[in-house]
Amino acid sequence: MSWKRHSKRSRRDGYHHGNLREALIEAALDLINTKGPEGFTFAEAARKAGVSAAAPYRHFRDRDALVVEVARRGFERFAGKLEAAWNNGKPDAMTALKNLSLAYLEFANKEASLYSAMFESGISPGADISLKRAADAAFDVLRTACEVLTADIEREVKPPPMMMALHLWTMAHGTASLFARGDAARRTLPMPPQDLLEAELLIYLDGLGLKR
Amino acid sequence: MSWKRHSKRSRRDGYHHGNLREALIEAALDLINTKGPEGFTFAEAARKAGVSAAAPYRHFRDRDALVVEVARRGFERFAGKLEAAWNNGKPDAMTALKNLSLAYLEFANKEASLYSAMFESGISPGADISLKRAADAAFDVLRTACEVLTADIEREVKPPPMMMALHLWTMAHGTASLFARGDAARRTLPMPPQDLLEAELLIYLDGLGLKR
DNA sequence: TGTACATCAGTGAACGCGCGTTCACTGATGTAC
DNA sequence: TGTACATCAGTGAACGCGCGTTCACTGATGTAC
Repeated sequence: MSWKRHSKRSRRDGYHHGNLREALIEAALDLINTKGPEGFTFAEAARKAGVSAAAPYRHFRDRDALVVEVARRGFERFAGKLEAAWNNGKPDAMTALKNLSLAYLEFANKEASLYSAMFESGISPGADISLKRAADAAFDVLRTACEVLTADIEREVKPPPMMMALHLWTMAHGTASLFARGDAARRTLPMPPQDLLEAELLIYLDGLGLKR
Repeated sequence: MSWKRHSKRSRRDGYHHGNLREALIEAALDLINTKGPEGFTFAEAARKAGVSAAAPYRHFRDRDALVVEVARRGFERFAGKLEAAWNNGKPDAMTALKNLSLAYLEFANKEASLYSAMFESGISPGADISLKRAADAAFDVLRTACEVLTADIEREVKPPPMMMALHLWTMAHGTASLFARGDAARRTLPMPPQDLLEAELLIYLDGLGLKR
């Protein structure tokens, strides 16, 4: 804070914020956490970043553009978490898939503001090309997992990995948004949502004929 | 409109609206359809009902109370639709369950404003006792269906109907809110959402060992 | 049937508020020579 | 290294707006006698 400026690169307090764009995204996350993705305002994000209400317009066309950016980063982060949980199908595909589904729920719960910006902010997924790309990347983790899981199945009876991935997505998203969300709208449940989803997954995979 | 007043009961235009409570609920539905459950305002609902901004306070404590009432009615209507589709398990439990799941998607799509008031309005399901009762009644249709479906299974291997109902709920809600919603946030899908859900359901039931 | 009165369900004006957005501006920073 | 200048990233005041809510009020309706 009180360092002398050794480097021209270092941005400091003062007239120029230095990293307002990032600060606005941070603020938006905080506010979405508190008020939901529809409740937060551009002005409040600016206030939270310690800047006038007009300043955000230097970095985002409008309020929506900020939400889209948050959602985009959400999907990137999400894809990363899912990828890490899947861990290239190690130690075995079945275990890895279970880890993947747990990671899904954990993300929805721990990163509730990101998750709601991604899925409940009212923004259209196709509205922004880079948003769509990030969302697709996250889904691809699921699809890849399904391809690996069904790799050994003979062609005639192999379930389409795409369909399978969509099924897993509905289960995970359904579980997450009904029972594992981070806010007051969460429904109560007689068991941990992780257990509910895991059981569902196993039954479903049984139904596909995948031996455990 | 221009009838003479034959009956003291008949409410007409004029100073007293006659059925403002209903009109506000109607207006709320309309507005939720357009702007989502978080976007509609008390004042606009009043305007739409042709009444001053202060009038709604005679009928609802505040904006939230109106949303809760809309959600409550939504659940009642939802329960009715599900019940009708289930049709006491006729002609057979399997077909009836399929009908039930289709009815779920149809409701989410056709009655999108009700559905979003019920599940995406940010109101806590436990906040209002009559809201909770209505929501439970809808879920009970699902649970009853699962009880019937598993009635013949021996005690030792019978899946808990409650768990099964929760699984169905996550599938249906996941499918509905990702792919079958009535607004712009709907994801595109390479097949009709009904088909996706039906396939998922069949695989899941297979996994439970329920013969088709 | 008529009348007096109580209650109900509206009005409309007013309050304080925060929002999104535009605008001319200015201090800070980067760069060409 | 110094200087002149262009550009960048803020400011703060102003705009018009709609919101939720309160308040004293009043017209319409219902009812007791």
